[in-house]
Amino acid sequence: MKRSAAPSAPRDGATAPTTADLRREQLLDAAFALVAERGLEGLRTRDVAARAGVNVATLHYYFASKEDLIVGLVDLVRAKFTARPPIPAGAKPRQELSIRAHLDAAWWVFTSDPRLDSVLLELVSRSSRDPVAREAFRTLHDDWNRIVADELRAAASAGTIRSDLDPIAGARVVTSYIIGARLQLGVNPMAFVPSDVDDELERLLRPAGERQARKGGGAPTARIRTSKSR
Amino acid sequence: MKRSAAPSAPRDGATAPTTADLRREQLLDAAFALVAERGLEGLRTRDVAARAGVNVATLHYYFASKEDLIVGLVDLVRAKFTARPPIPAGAKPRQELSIRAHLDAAWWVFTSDPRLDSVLLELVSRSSRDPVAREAFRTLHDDWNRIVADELRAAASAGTIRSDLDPIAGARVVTSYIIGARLQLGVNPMAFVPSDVDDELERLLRPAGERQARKGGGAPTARIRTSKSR
DNA sequence: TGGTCCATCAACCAGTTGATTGACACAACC
DNA sequence: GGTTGTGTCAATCAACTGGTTGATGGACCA
Repeated sequence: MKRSAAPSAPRDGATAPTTADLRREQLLDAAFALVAERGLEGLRTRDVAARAGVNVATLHYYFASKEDLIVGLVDLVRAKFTARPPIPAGAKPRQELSIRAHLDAAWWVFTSDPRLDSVLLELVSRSSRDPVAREAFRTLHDDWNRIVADELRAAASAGTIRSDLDPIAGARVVTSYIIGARLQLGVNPMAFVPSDVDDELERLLRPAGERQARKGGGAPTARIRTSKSR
Repeated sequence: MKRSAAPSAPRDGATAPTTADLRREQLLDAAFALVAERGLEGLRTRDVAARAGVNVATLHYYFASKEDLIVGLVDLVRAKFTARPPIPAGAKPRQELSIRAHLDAAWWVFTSDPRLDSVLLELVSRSSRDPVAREAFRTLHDDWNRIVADELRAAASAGTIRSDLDPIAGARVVTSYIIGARLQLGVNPMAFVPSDVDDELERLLRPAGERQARKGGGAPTARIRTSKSR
């Protein structure tokens, strides 16, 4: 007999978590760990249930199907990704270049849970086939880019970064850089030191006046690219 | 009975392709198409064989195991990724800013086969568990970054980009940007227009003299931006 | 003409997979 | 005390999965 709809989805209010909420969380945590270890390719409902310490049937009591479990996982990953490091008590905010703080925070997220890299990639990869995941990551990217664009705007008007910058396009450069850097580091953790490359990006963003003088300083050739791309 | 070792791996010389080579290629093409459609998660040896028009046993005649097939796929994908657009007969090379040409070429690769995005991502994602794939992508990234670094060096000494740039770190910014941009576009093809963001990156790289004067500066500003993103 | 590979297939196998079922313990409620 | 709803499990199922086997036909060679 088909059971009733999935029991209470995670409640967002401040109410105390029910047994069901805890069990759901356990199952999702188990799924997260297993995807990190074996990928979605190797994800088995039995293993998830076993790691959570329950029977397969119990898993199906909380998640109608494996598909449904993965949807839950997308939400978990999104939450992990948008988490930000706790601000130490006496820390003074780094106003100078908030983009740098943003990068630091991003690296913190991935350092705080080394599994996030691969699970996130796994789900993003899946999103080309899974509309639910795609939509989730679409809004995630949109929101993220909006935030970075705002930070760029603020920094530009504060004079900490160059003013001839399109915040929207600049944000895409920054977010794409973060994603690509994580991916490269995933393949080879020793490929480079994030902060070194962050320095470089920061230098690119810095206002002209604060940049190192050009080598040899010959007559600045005012060469201007006029061609459209392609 | 265990069959002899896998028949002739793809020959690299100029010799005419044998039947075996062709069959191998057919099978890999089929696998590529299927991974694009269903991901590694949904890859079945039977389906690969069927799409290639042969029996499962024939697949196993060429590839010892599914694992082995995927290893072959990694090579195929690497070949597709490193392919570059044919240079039109009368085209004059764009010397001015070779990085822009590099970006154009990168976009061309992904436009020429829309499936590459997702298959590449799928395999990179897998590489956190698969040493063979990891090694392949590691060298791929290394080589790629080396090339971009060289291009940056050349452009810097030609004066087409700023000279206060660390080519190594700069290359990581560029390659990471490309990877991240592809990933974001994979989730949402309408997220942005690559060339718009390329413009922005190009502007960041341009020598100081050619950049728009800072706000209030009286000098004639050579602003070349033509399109607003979004 | 007979032998030897190469390439291919239909049929098969053992183990796995997602999902279901019916039963049961427990607590809350009436 | 009886009823009802929640949470859990052992056992089971049908479909699938990667991989194997023995046979078969054709090309090449002696």
